[in-house]
Amino acid sequence: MFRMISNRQIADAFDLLADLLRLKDAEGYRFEIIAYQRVAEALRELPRDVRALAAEGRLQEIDGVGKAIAAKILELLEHGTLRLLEELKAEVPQGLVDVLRVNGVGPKRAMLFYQQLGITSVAELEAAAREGKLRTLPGMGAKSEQKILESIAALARRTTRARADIALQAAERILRALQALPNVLRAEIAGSLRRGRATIGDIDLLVATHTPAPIMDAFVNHPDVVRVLAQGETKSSVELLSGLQCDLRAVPPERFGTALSYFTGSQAHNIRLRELALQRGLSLNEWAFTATDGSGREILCASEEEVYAQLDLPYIPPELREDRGEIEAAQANALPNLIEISHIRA
DNA sequence: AGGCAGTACTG
DNA sequence: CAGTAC
DNA sequence: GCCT
Repeated sequence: MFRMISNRQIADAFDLLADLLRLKDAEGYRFEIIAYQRVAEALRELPRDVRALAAEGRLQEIDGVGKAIAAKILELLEHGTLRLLEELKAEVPQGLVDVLRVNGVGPKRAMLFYQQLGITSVAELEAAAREGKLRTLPGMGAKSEQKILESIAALARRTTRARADIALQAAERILRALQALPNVLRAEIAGSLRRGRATIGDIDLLVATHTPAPIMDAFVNHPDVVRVLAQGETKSSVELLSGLQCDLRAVPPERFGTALSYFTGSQAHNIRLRELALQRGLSLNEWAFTATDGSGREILCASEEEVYAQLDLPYIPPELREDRGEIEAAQANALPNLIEISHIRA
């Protein structure tokens, strides 16, 4: 019989597998990494016990689970471990997985730090940065070193995801300030916060404007901002008082619909929309639909309704955009009616 | 067998 | 440009 | 790695 092992534990194993592969050779295992991460996410959302599914021989019905991953799940259920995982752990120190969580440190740098300085933990990374050792490495300088120190501090400030209600308050404060600026035609919350998720990792904001520069300026200078992570013409990123990261993108108003759709996600939902677009001879990104026939012809959408209309779909509310059947439901014109506060009476 | 997204910011 | 993040 |  199978061991006591939860869906979550299996998901964690696949995430670990993905991270270790990333450290070993991110490019070489690019698609395997994505595959493992997809399955990890699917397992966390799975409403059923994987063991029951496995007992029925139906593992491959899980999204993203094929023959190889099904075998790995069975291996986990039977032995509690994965041979592949153990082998990788022997090659790559597990502590490096935490180092990957530091902003600005990806697999290349994590391995560089490990091989050149023997760093295998965030604590060691912090010590090395304080001692000015990182700047001696190729491609690193005093500034990168400082950034890493700040990222480690930020990591300590927010270990868990934020509750949506807390994040919403923080988001609305910024949003109001943006809306009050001249030349801001629209400003909206995007991301998981807009999708109504219970917890969120960061705040995504979107503005429509023809003059992004002064808006980005105002954004990074908002009183709630404690640190500017990045600032560009169309995209800036800050850390707020709450420790939350907040990203702002600026797009011209005639492209606001595609942008809002894109940045609202979820990623899985976006992938499905892109597929539908491709079937219609169009590629879809945050800026527009673009004809794939080489003409470069663009179809601009100022509203999300236009985006869905272009794909012959009824409008799908953000709360449903998780690729959990909403596309099919929309195609069948059978979207569930969401319950709104106004629908509830005492 | 071939696709799997593509763009923006930093140093 | 490489590396990173979304 | 999985999917079409």
